[in-house]
Amino acid sequence: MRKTPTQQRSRDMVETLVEAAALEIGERGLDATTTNHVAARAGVSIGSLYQYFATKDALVEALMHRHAERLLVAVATRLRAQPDSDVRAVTRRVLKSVFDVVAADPAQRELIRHWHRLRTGPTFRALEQRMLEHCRLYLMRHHADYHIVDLPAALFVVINSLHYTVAHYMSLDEPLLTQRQVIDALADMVTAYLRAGGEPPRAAGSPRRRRTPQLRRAR
Amino acid sequence: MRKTPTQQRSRDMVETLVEAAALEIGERGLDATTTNHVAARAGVSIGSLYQYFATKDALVEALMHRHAERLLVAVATRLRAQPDSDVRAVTRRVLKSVFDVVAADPAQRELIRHWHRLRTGPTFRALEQRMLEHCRLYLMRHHADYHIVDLPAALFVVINSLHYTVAHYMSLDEPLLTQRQVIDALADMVTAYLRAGGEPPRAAGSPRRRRTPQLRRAR
Amino acid sequence: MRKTPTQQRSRDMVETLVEAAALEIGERGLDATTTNHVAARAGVSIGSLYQYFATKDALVEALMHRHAERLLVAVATRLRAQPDSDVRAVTRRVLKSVFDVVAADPAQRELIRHWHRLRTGPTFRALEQRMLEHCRLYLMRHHADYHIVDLPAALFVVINSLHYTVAHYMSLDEPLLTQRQVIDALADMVTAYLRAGGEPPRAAGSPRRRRTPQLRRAR
Amino acid sequence: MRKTPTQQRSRDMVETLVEAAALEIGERGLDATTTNHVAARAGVSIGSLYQYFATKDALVEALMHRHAERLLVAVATRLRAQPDSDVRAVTRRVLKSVFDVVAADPAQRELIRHWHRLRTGPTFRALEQRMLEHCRLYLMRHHADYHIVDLPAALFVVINSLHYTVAHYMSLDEPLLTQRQVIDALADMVTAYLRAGGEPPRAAGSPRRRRTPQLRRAR
DNA sequence: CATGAATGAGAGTTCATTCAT
DNA sequence: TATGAATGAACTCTCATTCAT
Repeated sequence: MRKTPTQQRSRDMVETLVEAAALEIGERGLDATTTNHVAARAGVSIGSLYQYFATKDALVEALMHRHAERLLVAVATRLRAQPDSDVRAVTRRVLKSVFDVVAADPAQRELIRHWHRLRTGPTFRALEQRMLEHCRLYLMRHHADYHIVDLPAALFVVINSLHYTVAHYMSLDEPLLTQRQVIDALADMVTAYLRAGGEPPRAAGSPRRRRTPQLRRAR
Repeated sequence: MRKTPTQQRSRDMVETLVEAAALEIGERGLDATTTNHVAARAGVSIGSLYQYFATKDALVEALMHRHAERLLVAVATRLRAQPDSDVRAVTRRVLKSVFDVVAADPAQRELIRHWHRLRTGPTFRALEQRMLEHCRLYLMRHHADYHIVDLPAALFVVINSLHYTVAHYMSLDEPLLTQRQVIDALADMVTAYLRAGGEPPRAAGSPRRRRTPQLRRAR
Repeated sequence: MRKTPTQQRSRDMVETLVEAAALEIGERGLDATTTNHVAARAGVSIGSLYQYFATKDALVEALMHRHAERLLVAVATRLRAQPDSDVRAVTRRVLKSVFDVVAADPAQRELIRHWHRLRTGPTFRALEQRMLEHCRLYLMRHHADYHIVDLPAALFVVINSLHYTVAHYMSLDEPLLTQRQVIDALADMVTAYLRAGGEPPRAAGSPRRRRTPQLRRAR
Repeated sequence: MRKTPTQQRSRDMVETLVEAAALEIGERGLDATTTNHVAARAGVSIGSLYQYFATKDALVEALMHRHAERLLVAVATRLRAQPDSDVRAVTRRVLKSVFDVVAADPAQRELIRHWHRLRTGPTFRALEQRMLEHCRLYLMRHHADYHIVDLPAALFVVINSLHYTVAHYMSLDEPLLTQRQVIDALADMVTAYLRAGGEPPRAAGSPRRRRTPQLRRAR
């Protein structure tokens, strides 16, 4: 972002442009959307657009930001609400809200399709971090129930599994499964994982396998 | 593909072009790679490229095909070998091979980044199906151990979770986790899920929730 | 045309581009002229050309428009001037002006060579119509002298005969006839036709042949 | 043509290629037809095509030749048959046959659309000449009825008027006139012209205008 | 600050023609 | 002679970005 939107007008401009970008990308797709399209849609000159976003990528990143923010709010809300529910119930609620957020905005489906390509932006990295943090906090609050070995890895795996499976599902044109089936299966998977503590059942005689030492936790 | 490579010369040409595409895409990225780059790299005229691939997309799809084929072989091999190993061991072996296949070829990292965008091709759909089938067969062979409720959903969820989590991990420039950590966590998750049978432990008094009935299996 | 040339600058640009197109087409021929040639000749970037003309065809059509407009003005002027002259004199004057207009601009020769191909454009259709109307008005003013049976057909035949015979003559590299000879012959033909009223002399006993009834005029 | 088709096989090849060209051009249009299309249609390699036609233009010219030959035959036949009929009847018969010949073959419509562009070929010039000659002979046979001043010019004008008016009419997608109307009007025009002898009625006191002297004929 | 006309490198693709087999 | 794989110059058109007004 070229200038910090300290003034109200600037913030409005940025808002308008991002919204226009969302609409255009939702309708045309990411690649087919041009900066000129966005400016026109926002009722603003292309020059003005570049006053606030140095490149097209910066604009897209701002949109990503908005998307991630919404996801975050939705997820955090569900994680905080009813803290006594079990993982499955919570997971299902979280997933439902993710589905809802994405489904509500065609631009988000499109962004998710390009997630890997776009995830390099620093803005995005920060948000990914926050998502991680939220989940970590939730699990910490329930440390009695879930004793996760290697928490960072577990969170990484869980979050990405949820995120991309939902993403992939949403990008299908003719899904063979219902949304409900996917949510159930994912929730079951996560629940089973966390319940088991990310720990293999001790098979008799099988020696505990070595984890990457620096992050390994003493038992 | 414009010409069916029945003759040896044709097959060589196709091979050369796909390989050149892999190299260019691996180095420049998918969008920055042009058909002219590929032709030049292959030491072939641009006209020749278009004799075998009607569009740039067709060329990319051929590359996807190669990538998918390699993944498939790697996965199928690991699923068949040592059929007596437990899920965790198998999963870890499978994941390791996926990591290896992808890591061996920078183009594949790039392709995976664009997976959602590219997954529309018919060629790709077929391979996705075959991957599903392989996993299904494996689970069927071990039906004694794993009684999965709603097998299609479980497979969808597991395959995508593995695939995209690995994909995401590989696309990270400065991963905070080691490959080993990710593999372990994923393997644990899958194992726990399958062991649990995709079924919640009967919490006392908690009524069994309804699944999408048409696809539910009696235990 | 992409932008309506409301402002002076725009109108200049359009003018410059059409003129450049005329020069290039006149020199290189229609097919050998590229949009880049035209832009270069106009001293303008190719991007600018495409801001005003969506396709090469649109540019050519604009040139056609200019050509047709000039023809129209030339013809209309001659038809109005000296309204008392006889058909031959008028026809000769009209033809002379057509020859002059076309000869003054090599691009027009080239356009005429491609007349059939180009005549589909809506712009062109409109102008064809106006030319017809001008001639019709002239004949209406002299209805005492010329009682044309089936006026639409007569106009169609006369206009096309004049237009294409001139066109063909102009496209000859080594004409065997002089311009004067062609003008005289055409003028004679048209005069004789209109004088005769587009009506066969009653040969004794020969029954009047049936015309397409709906368009026939009572004498 | 690269080789004189002395041998039967060569002549067959040429014939096949020209026919294939006619079919392709009729279906795709002249510009969209490629030499490769033609070769494929003829069931012959592209190399063979170039054995017989040095360039694409040469092939098109051969097709033009065929077209002109057919026109010529049709016209000549009608001019010879019933030599006692009057001009109008003959003209109408000739025109009808031209319409029929063109309508029978979509490629011919397409060729006519590009007549001006193509008419440079020497082959074509010769045939145009022969057409002229046929008409000249017809008129000579009826010199008693038609005393044409400046016969070459008259023939040029008549032939081109007929040819291109028909051509233009045939290239219309939604003609406003019927074929019958056009034929009638053209026949009337030609008849009136020839009857009048290409000579203006002596208006009292109007001095005979000077024709280009070298080609003028004494009456 | 806002504007939007202007830019131009470069994309994907075509097709008449050649020439080694 | 016949083949058809190979060629590559050249085409139309796009769009992120700039900068004079």
